[in-house]
Amino acid sequence: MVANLNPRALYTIGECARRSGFTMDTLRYYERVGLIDDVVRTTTGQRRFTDGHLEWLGILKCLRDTGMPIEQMCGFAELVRSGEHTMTERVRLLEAHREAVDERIADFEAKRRYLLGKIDYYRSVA
Amino acid sequence: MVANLNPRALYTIGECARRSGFTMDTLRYYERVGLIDDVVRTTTGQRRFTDGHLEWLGILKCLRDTGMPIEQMCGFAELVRSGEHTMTERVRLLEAHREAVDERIADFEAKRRYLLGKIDYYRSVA
DNA sequence: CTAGGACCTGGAGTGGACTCCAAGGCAAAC
DNA sequence: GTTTGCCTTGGAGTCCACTCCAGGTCCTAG
Repeated sequence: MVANLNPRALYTIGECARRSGFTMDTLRYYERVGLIDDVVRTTTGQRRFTDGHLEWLGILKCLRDTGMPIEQMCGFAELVRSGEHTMTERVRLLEAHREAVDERIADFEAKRRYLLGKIDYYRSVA
Repeated sequence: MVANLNPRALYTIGECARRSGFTMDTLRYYERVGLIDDVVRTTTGQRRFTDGHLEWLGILKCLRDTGMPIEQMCGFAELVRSGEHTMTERVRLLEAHREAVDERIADFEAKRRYLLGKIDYYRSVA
């Protein structure tokens, strides 16, 4: 999932953006709203991200791209912050989301069929 | 797709909303931006929708729910307005959209698998 | 040493798609 | 005939998720 994994490496925000697929602005925004934690800073204030962050960003990307709203992602982030004892709760949340994704896929497939029908119809009268 | 089809029937905007799944506000908005045409009015100015509109709204719903932006839907509506000679162009547009939908579905399925992996992982450490 | 690029902050602005509102007209039920 | 509810308009407001900006600092290649 993450290319060139190099433990202990530190990435600038630009590099992290390039590797995660988020923009720098989005990364700063996510940090601000509490979706990204423990970003260390250089003595001059620049952010440094780790491979752990990249892994976490992979999860966020998955959740975001499958339609989870920021607020819910914040809830998940909060669970992760809270420690090991939230594991079952995390599973519950992800399971619920997976179900939502399944429904979404089913809906898309139904709409895809409808679309094919329309296309056939247009072809038949063209 | 449309229940209780009753040719020549006329529906108030409220009834049309109920049957189409759009809100009244959205219907008015769609009319305003040119997504819905030929809405007749009573002498007192109230809109009356037909089964033809409901059918068209079914298409719009499909396109919207599969992620087509309003502007593109307007383009499609324009083709439909322009008459029979735009059939191949309509097919082209819908085909392109179907491909986008296919990609979207594939992406969702990949993310779904990723999610399942995460859930398994969380379960394993819980 | 200096030019150019990467990074910082707080806050304002954007885009898309609605969604709501006030102030009023009209319709159907009782 | 009046109350209750549905409908009208133009325009303003909302929400989400960024995205951009100004004005400044910092880093690095030559």
